[in-house]
Amino acid sequence: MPTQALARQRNDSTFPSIWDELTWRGLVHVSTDPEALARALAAGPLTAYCGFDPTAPSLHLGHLTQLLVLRRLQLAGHRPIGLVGGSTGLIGDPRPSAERTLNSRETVAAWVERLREQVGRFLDFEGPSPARMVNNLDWTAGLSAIDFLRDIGKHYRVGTMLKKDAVAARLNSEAGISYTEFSYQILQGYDFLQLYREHGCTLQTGGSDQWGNLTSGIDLIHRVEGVAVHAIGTPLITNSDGRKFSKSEGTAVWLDPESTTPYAFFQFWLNTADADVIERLKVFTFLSRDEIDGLEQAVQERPGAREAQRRLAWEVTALVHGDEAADAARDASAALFGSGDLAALPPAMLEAALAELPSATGEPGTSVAGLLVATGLTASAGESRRAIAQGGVYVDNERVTDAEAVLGPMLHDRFAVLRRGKRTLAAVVRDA
RNA sequence: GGGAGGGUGUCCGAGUGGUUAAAGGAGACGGGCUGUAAACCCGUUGGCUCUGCCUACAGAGGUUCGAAUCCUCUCCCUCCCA
Repeated sequence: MPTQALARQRNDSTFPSIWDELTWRGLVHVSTDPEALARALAAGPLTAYCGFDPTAPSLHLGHLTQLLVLRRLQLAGHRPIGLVGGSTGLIGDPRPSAERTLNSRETVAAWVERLREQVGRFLDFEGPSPARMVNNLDWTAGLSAIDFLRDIGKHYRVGTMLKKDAVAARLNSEAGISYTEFSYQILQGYDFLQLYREHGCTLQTGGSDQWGNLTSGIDLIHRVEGVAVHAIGTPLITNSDGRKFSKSEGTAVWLDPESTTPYAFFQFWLNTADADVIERLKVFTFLSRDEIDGLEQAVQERPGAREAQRRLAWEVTALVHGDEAADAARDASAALFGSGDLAALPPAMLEAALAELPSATGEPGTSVAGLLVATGLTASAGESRRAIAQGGVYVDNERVTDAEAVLGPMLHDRFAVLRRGKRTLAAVVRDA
């Protein structure tokens, strides 16, 4: 539970306002009337919410941006509400590409619990502006179809709904769109209305791809309550090379340590491109403008040293997994990449480093190809064979050249370090 | 309800009876160069007990020496009409 990180976080006091800081950090891509919003933020504590739908058992990096926006608002004295989409998760936000497969109610309910716990870790539930967690199932579960159509549906114009990006894209594609997903924006709009009524919530944040859903609530509140509320859309984070940010080796980077180990998480950030690292520091860390400026200079003067990447990796890992996990990941990274001679590492350090990696059991004589599969470094025996043939497999930093190779003597008689490519590592541990 | 078109590997997309495990592209992975970057160059990319075998072109069945390609039924999608 990374409470150290929470306690340490603060906004940069050199900014005249939270609005200025959010802007500087590049977190505002679109918003409702910027002047009115800046004024509202400056006028006193307001309540802001962001929703997280249970589409998987864990949040991923895309969600982290949102969590940090809420946290920054909280640090500025505003009250954050984290919403988990117990009901919206049952419906599915339309993606531009294709219809979602519905998950069972039990699955969604289980994911809701996990997300609720994850979201809770990034906000402070005590202090002067305590956070709050809500589940939209609480106010939609009892809503009848008739009430829904009469009380909410009547405020929606189909013409407007059709113009929403994801909907329009789907209508123009072969996939089409179901009535279920088409209705999603109404549910999200109703959430905002509900939170406005219950908690006086007047600001919703979300990714810019959510803009249509954000304005859905704004319009509804305006119609029903006659009040102008606000929204901030954060930019879609992309890599300078056009590759998808938040994907490592083709799969999402998760906040759950069971899905993405702290070590893998640390490595992901450490490998950030020079061209992206400053932007990432602004969005994903609480470092001050001064500190980030300093790191920017370091990148220009000594890019090879990768100071900014190291700092970024530690900060974000500490934020998500705690200081100890960040230290362990950093030390493991240094130990395993630092020296070519693994046998020279003190056994305790080697053991600690290997504990961060995916592992399998083996002993001298165990097939290397089999171990690659067992550790998850390759997906099949055939892939192992190809990887070895291509010279992409190493045991204890020695390249393996024979597809039939077996494990030799182990480090300290207990360990072996398996490597795929330049930087994907796994541990082999002898069964005690 | 009626009619037309369509469902191919991670994704996009060619292929309308026989060198098709399936063109091409993207993505991903590996090698080289580097800084555990980026860019660039080269290679790989269904599985296995791997000079062979198995499984695959929505699902099931059929025709044929032989099918992703032809036929039947089922499921799903798109468009037009109602």
